[in-house]
Amino acid sequence: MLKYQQIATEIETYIEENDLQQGDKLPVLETLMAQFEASKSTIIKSLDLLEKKGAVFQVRGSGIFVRRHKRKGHISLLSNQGFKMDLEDFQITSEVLELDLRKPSEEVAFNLNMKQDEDAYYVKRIRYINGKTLCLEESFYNKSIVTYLNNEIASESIFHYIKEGLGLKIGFSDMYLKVDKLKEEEANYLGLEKGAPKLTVETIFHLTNGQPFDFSKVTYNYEQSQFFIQANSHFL
Amino acid sequence: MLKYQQIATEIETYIEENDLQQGDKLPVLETLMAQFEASKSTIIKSLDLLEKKGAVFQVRGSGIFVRRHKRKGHISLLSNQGFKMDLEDFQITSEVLELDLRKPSEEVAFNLNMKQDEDAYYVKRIRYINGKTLCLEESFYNKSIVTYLNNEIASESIFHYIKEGLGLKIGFSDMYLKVDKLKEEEANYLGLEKGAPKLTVETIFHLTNGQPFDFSKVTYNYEQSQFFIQANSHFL
DNA sequence: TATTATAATTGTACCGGTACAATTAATCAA
DNA sequence: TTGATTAATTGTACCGGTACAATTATAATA
Repeated sequence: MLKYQQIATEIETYIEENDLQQGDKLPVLETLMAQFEASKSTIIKSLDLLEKKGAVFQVRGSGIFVRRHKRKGHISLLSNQGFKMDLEDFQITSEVLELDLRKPSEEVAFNLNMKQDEDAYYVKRIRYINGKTLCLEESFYNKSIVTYLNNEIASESIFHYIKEGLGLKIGFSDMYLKVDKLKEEEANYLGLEKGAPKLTVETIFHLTNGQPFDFSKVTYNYEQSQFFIQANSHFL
Repeated sequence: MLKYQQIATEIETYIEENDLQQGDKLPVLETLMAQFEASKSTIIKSLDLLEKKGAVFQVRGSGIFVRRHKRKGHISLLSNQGFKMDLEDFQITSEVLELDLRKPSEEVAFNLNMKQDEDAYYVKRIRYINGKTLCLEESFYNKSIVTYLNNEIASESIFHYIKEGLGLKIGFSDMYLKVDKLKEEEANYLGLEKGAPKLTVETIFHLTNGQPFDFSKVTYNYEQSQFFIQANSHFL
């Protein structure tokens, strides 16, 4: 692992182990440089990484402070895949409803930047959180990138397999959110009545080189759905 | 403006003016260094900024590429305040329903990190997008930070006033999303029927020094609400 | 006591440079 | 033509350093 990543991880661990709260001050740069035996720019890089992740914020002339929100039980929309929920990673279980290889529809082909005569894996799953139905998920994977999938993988973590098993590097994703009313079929899967609210999240995942490899539509059970997003200064 | 910010802006402008698309390659680092008469680290800093904003992605050993999504008409959840909508900034109009100074509830005091005997501005607005009701917004501002507000400011952009008028620097925000059914009062404001879906977004805005100054609850009209989020590699 | 000026602290912008890793292009062998 | 090897391209990690800007603490002043 790279030095600056390693340092970032250690700082993060330090924050958690000492249960630091929002606003608590971290050691000054000079100290961190000495402590981790790294140059100023390397420490800065670690801190920038932590700032992007929303773990700290830096105040010029003042110090480096812990950033930590107060509410529990929210799913982080950004720390996707793994459904990291505040501190604890929740145990999400998945029931695979369908898994096959098919030709993509025009919509899917468009989003995955592939031709309609190429193959795509299709996976339909229900995901549970603490035994309750969390969401209904339909995903399409470009087979020329994700070369193989099976039921066992799909019932565990597909992303873990893509990263570790296939050695692919995931780069960035575009997410589209829409609120609407549940259709009958969706309502049945989620155990809700037709017409109840739903949140639909369509996500296109790309490799580090920009290739889209996964297009997924997730329909959330509104009763279980509380989300969390952190935004940084450059947006405001 | 700082050099690296200036360069980032110019690169962004270049992308828009030449209508570059996702995957199009930018000039190599050496060229950018020469073109902007800056050192490598400064160019890197500009590119990092653009990467955070989701405008480009860098592929080691290959080049720097434009990142641009394909769908139009989505509100960016992160580029908050100003409601930047894809390329065009939409003209959002606001109708101020209430504006007064009041003691915060326990919930508000908690989120703004203030005492209940301190003062907070309360603003209730309906916001329209292209003449249609977009959302109902209730905001609380810590008066010791946002020292003054009036109807005129609230009907325009409060954030613009906070930045330009008061000279405050906005740092980061925490957002909490929840999907639910509209209550009668909310439904009336939004011109929808009671029980229809809604998206509620609670946001706590902080200054660069970490102080929370604005707590707002926004209820979106689900018919007008399509959102967009970009996530980067460090999350995945 | 409150206000203002000054100094100390602390992070940021910007520069320069070396070694390296990932990708792509070119070359050669089968 | 295919596949493997090598070389060229291109961005990244890490180091070092100087000048500066924002904040906070201290001292001086009213």
